[in-house]
Amino acid sequence: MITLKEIAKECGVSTATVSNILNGKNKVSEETREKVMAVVKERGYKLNYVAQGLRKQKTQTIGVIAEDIVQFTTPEIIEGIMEVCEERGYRTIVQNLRLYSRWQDLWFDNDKMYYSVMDPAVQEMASIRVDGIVYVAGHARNIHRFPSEYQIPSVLAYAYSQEKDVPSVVIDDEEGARLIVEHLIKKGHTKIGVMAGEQENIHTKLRVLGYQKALFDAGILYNPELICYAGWGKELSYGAAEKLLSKDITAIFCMSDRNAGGVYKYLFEKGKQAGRDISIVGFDDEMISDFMTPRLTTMRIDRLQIGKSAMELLFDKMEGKEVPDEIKVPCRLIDRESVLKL
Amino acid sequence: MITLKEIAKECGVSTATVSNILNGKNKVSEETREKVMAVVKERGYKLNYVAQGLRKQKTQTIGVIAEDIVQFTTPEIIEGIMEVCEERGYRTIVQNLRLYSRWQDLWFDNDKMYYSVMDPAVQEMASIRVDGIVYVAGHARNIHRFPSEYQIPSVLAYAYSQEKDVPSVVIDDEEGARLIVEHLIKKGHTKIGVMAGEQENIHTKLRVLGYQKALFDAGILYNPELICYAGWGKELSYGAAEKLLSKDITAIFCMSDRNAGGVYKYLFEKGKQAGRDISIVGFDDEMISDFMTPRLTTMRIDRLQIGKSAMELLFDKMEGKEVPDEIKVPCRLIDRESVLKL
DNA sequence: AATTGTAAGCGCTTACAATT
DNA sequence: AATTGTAAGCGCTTACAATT
Repeated sequence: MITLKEIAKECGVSTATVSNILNGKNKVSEETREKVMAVVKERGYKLNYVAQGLRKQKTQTIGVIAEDIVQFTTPEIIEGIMEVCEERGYRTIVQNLRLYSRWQDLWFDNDKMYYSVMDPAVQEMASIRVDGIVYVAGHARNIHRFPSEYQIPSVLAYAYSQEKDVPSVVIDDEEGARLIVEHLIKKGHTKIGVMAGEQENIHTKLRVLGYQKALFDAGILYNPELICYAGWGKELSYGAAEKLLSKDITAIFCMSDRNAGGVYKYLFEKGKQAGRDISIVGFDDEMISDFMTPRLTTMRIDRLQIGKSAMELLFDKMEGKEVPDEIKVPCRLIDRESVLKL
Repeated sequence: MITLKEIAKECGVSTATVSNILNGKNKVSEETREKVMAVVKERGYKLNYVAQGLRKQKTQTIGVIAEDIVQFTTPEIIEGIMEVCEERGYRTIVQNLRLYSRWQDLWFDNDKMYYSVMDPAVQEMASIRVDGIVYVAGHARNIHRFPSEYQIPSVLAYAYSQEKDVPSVVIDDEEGARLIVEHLIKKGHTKIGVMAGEQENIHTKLRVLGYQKALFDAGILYNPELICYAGWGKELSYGAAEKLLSKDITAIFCMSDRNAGGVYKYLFEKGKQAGRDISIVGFDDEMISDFMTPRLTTMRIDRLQIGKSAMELLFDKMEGKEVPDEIKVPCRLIDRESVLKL
């Protein structure tokens, strides 16, 4: 591998001169510049930015720590981060904690497990002196001990921060839920069941709130009996569908598309259809929602935007600007065919 | 950020000694080791592996170049790569070319576009002296000019190599197609239409081959009229469904789950059902296949395994072992409810 | 004044010398 | 022989000096 020193030698100039040229300093004659650039090009030379970062004590690199890149929201969030980084000429280095692959959900309540992979990851980011860190959660949770001891500017993407000084970008769960329930109400529904996620989950709580608000605004009584907690997956909602459907409702607000998938499965087996016999809405706008029959009306989570906003927030923080503690990315209604007008 | 030098100073020993301890060299007294390790721990010191790599001229790092991490196969392939890297104590650095985000499909036939982002990526990998590169394609294609001039051991994941010396890991498209069509035949189907992908695509060609083989093995005449090329997405197959269905067939082999989704949509609108009025199978085992009603029978692409195999292949290559030019990861039939027994 | 070179140093490792 | 330290160098940048 060719080095700057060799380029310098081949051109008969000093390394300082080559370095100045490569870094666009203007104290070099046009003649020398051309000569050097010709050789650089010919030899396909590229600065070793690792060595450069070491020397400059400035890496122009953002560290991305992802809980698990296999989570459906994560790749697009990272893509958003990378897009903004690229615009600004920053490099990106990603650590994949592989939390779910390692331990499924077990690490949620097990700080020892969690920090056994989390701490080394942050330490490594610190040791290579990234300029900032964005932490990408698999789904929204409270992150209560984000290591700030290294004084690296950090932000959270898709997680709620408990740490002063670590701002976060989340989605507007409450407003999203309110909007989609309002949509149902506008279509004439007043008896609306909820297929909810895990009861203790933040998304769940916030979306219940949004649901309640929409009911209140429409003057509809809130009946706690109509809420059914069924985790986030398909199977539990499939199992819970019969009971929920047996209540006196005309629509179900599912807190995830996967939950809606469980309900669809139950309906299918009974020869029934969303959008005809009952109305169903989801949340997430995962690809599955567009492939269900009929296509599922749902709330879009703008994952790319979460990534972009998080990265912009981080840049602001790195530049010492005043930044908000939390940014809420709005959700958007994707109106398809699973809701019946009464 | 604390450095090795500072640790040395604080312990009253030389940097060489600290370095030896941290690298597990045995020429250090137990006493000194304990003293130093205590300080290391207390101060939360971590070796800067970037500096280490620079000095050692050995980075213990694998470069991953992904065409686009948003492609549905990519995150799991990367996860597989990272899993085996972690086992072996290697670090990983990922470049996301964002080819699809930038240009949709336009870059396929535009080498200039392609290499304008590809070349710098490889160069950067080379300049930081990664020990090996795995290139992760968004979907299988021929990669005809993988820059080998840098002499970094490289492998391709999910792409066919045209380059001697750059082996690749692909899926066994032909056998996968043969198996699923055989499955259809075993269920009594003899008149089987094909909703195929892009005509010039390698997957498509190989899967047509597998289809033909299965027919031949069963003594069924191959009728080219029964093949309908409809790209990979949902919309085109939706549009093509009517025509294909109008032919005298009892089953459709769709070359992607998304293609199957298009057919499902058409059937749904006509009040028909897969697995009852006609049999449908897909390919890919994307999450959508499990959410269709009825759930789609399909071929699973083992994406994690592609990543793992690619990485193991690369390690073998790095160790100078003889390696095969190509590894085919088998596909696995996921038998669900979209096929009717005749 | 404009252009170029010298030499030190970023955080490490390692051959070799020095010390016990 | 076992343990420790010295000093050079990986590929760069940059303050400053030297040259034109």
